[in-house]
Amino acid sequence: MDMLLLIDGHSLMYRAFYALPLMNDSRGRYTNAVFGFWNMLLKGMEMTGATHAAVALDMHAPTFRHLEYKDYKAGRAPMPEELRPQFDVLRETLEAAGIPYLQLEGYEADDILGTLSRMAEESGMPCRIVTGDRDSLQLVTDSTHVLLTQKGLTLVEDFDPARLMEYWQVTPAQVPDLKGMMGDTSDHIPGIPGVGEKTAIKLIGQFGSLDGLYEHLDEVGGKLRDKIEAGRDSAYFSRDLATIDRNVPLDRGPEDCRLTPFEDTDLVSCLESYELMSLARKISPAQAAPALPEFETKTLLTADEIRNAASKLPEGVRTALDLSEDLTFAAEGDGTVYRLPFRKDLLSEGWLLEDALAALAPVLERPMVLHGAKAWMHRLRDLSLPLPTPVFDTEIAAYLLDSTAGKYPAADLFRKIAGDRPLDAGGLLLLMKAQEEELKKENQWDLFQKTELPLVSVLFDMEETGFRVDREELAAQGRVLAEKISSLQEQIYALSGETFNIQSPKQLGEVLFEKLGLPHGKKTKTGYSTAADILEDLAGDYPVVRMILEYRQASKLMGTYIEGLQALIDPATSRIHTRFNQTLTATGRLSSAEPNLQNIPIRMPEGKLIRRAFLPREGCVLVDADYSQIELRVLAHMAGDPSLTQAFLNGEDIHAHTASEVFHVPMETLPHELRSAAKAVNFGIIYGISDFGLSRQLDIPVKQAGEYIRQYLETYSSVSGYMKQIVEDGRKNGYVETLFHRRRPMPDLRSRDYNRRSAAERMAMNAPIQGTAADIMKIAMVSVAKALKERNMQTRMILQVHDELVLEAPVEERDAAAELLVSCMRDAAQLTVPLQVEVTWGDNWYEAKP
DNA sequence: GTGGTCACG
DNA sequence: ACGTACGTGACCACT
Repeated sequence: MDMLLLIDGHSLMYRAFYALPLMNDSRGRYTNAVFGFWNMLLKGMEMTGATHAAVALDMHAPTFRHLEYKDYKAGRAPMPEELRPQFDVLRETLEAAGIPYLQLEGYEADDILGTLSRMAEESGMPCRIVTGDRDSLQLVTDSTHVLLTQKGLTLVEDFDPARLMEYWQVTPAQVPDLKGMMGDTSDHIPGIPGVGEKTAIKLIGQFGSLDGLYEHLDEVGGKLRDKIEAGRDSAYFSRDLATIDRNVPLDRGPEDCRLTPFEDTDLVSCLESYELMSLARKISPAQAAPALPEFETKTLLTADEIRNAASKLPEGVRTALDLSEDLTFAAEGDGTVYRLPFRKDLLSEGWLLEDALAALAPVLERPMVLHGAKAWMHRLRDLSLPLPTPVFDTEIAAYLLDSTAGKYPAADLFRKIAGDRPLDAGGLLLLMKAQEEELKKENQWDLFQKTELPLVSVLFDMEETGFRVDREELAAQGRVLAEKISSLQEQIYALSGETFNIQSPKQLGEVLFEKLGLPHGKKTKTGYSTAADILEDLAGDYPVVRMILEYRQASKLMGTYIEGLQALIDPATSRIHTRFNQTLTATGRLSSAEPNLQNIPIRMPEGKLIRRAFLPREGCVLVDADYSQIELRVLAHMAGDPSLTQAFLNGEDIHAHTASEVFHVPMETLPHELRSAAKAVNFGIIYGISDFGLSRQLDIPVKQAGEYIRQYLETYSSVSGYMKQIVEDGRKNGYVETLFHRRRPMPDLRSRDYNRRSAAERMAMNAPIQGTAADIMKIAMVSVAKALKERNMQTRMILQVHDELVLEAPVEERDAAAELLVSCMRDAAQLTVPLQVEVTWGDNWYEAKP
């Protein structure tokens, strides 16, 4: 028996898009809507036993057949940038599957569905329409049903005329009239304002149709009647909007839609090219990449059983440990998952998780595969258990494969390769294999193995070591600040004639710009901007503004640094332990939190004093090394710029050099302002320059800033060419990468939205530079840690601040540590320009960085 | 939870 | 005509 399956492509794609989190392949192409669409299509095929199928699409997305431009402005949102390109992907997969898709200029998808279902009706072929759009319910007959998706993607309801009568108490023919009354906000059909679903159903039951309603309007009373009367035009307009055209001139009919078995099509390889592996496997388990191996599961109940199983594992192979559900471990080549039935949090059988982990000691000595190894190391160290040596970290691997995902839950990663199957240590081994292959394919294996993975242990040591902080010094500075804050607060209240919360931008804006009537600059969404650069312009004329700026500075220091840091000092050791996040930034930098030790004040003299509280342990000095101009050096290398390269080889002042060349002024007579301007331009180049941004930084007209940029790019044409190339390659590949193949997906480079695209272009220009600098620093850190260990030194690495490393060295190791830092950092990469490292030391962090 | 502000590279 | 410098984290006010 034939059965025609008709799919409303737009409706399903939209629903899938909003129901599922964004997904993208490793080239940055979005796939979540296509994934959801195919899952629904497959479900529809299964439910109906379809022999024929077709997909209807709108020609343009979104189309405005009936809508005026003002309607579009009024609320019909344009298609999200992440969805639009997925329609091309959808067409590609449908072509590969041999499923016809129909679209026609001037007609919407539901008109095509209406026409095809009429043709099926006429040729006696039963038909099922899959859509989320309730307009389609007007098409149902005994042989044509509508399968309506509800609440996202999960629920599908089968509508025939009887079910429709039960649902809305209408016949299919009455659906447009009903819609004309009630409207549909999601479809921007207005209906009769003030009439909703309930009222519309009552009215249609009473009068049968819109015409019936308006002929007998006298039978309706009260306010409702006024609303209906006023809404007459809208009602008929809405009814026409909701009426599906069933006579579209199509060049194909139901008989042209016979399905080909998917095994005989290119569907599987097409889906695999978009990395929709679980979908490909679902469609053709035999044809898709071979199914993942299964593991035998053995449950271990006692410490003896655990030790026994561990001792029989194959020698020296990578062994995974996982705590997603139960605690499990599995070794490569063993084919078994050992399960310890101890749930995440607490006890069963009178055992604690801690006890179970303790029994695992022999397993921990093996080469370990972990998800988030650093956190595991902290946990095991807290339990005084053997520290594992991670040989693979699936979280780090996932981060390298896509640095923009933000989070990398192990179960989600596993689901992508194995479909719905719970994650255990065996799954972690499979995930590792898949990632290993991918990293090698993408040239990232070296970065992973030689840099990121060893760095995990380096960072663990740094976090554990911590930084000694002088609580009394902080407290003393806090007392001074408290005085200053309360004095400033009093004066500000006096000058503004009222007391208010100075820390509230809203209240502050009202006092300054309304009550006191100061000239205000730009406004934010919520009120007047009181940002420092705005206030700075007013500070010369209004003493109160200067005081507010000082108050802001003092309370920032007090809240974030004095009080914030004090709260995090370990009272037993006087040390503070930051946490480095290795899988967060899109560019490859580390981040530091709780506390953030990468933003301790240094620029303003008042703030810099905080650094007096950062001390080495007894008998040690702080040795501090930073790269000089590493990003500009990276730029000179990557752009292959002869002039910049030569300047660095000559050890010149790079900003002065730039100023001299760009502004055609000899070095000897270079005014300081020109050097400052050139410095800002250099920063701008690294950030992905815009005239607006530069003008704001330098407080000059946009035009002049644009002129600076033009002159710079003319002077350094290889930089100009490099930037163009980066953006072009990024657009082509869907990602940009660093010298060491760290990758940042950049799908927005293909956006049609100017602002989004421009932002993406700036990120594309910046990411390889910032990221390469981060790569180099990470390489240096691994090398420093190795050198310290080899030399058996007591010096400890305690902090990284992007281009700076802080070591705590016993006094007698000071010079050796300094030399080691310089050589490791300098030699971390061989560029066409030398890497310059500056080392200093001191008895606190303030003294160490003059 | 979000937005504004400000600390760092 | 439009709105923008790149990358972070913490604190506060306010919803």
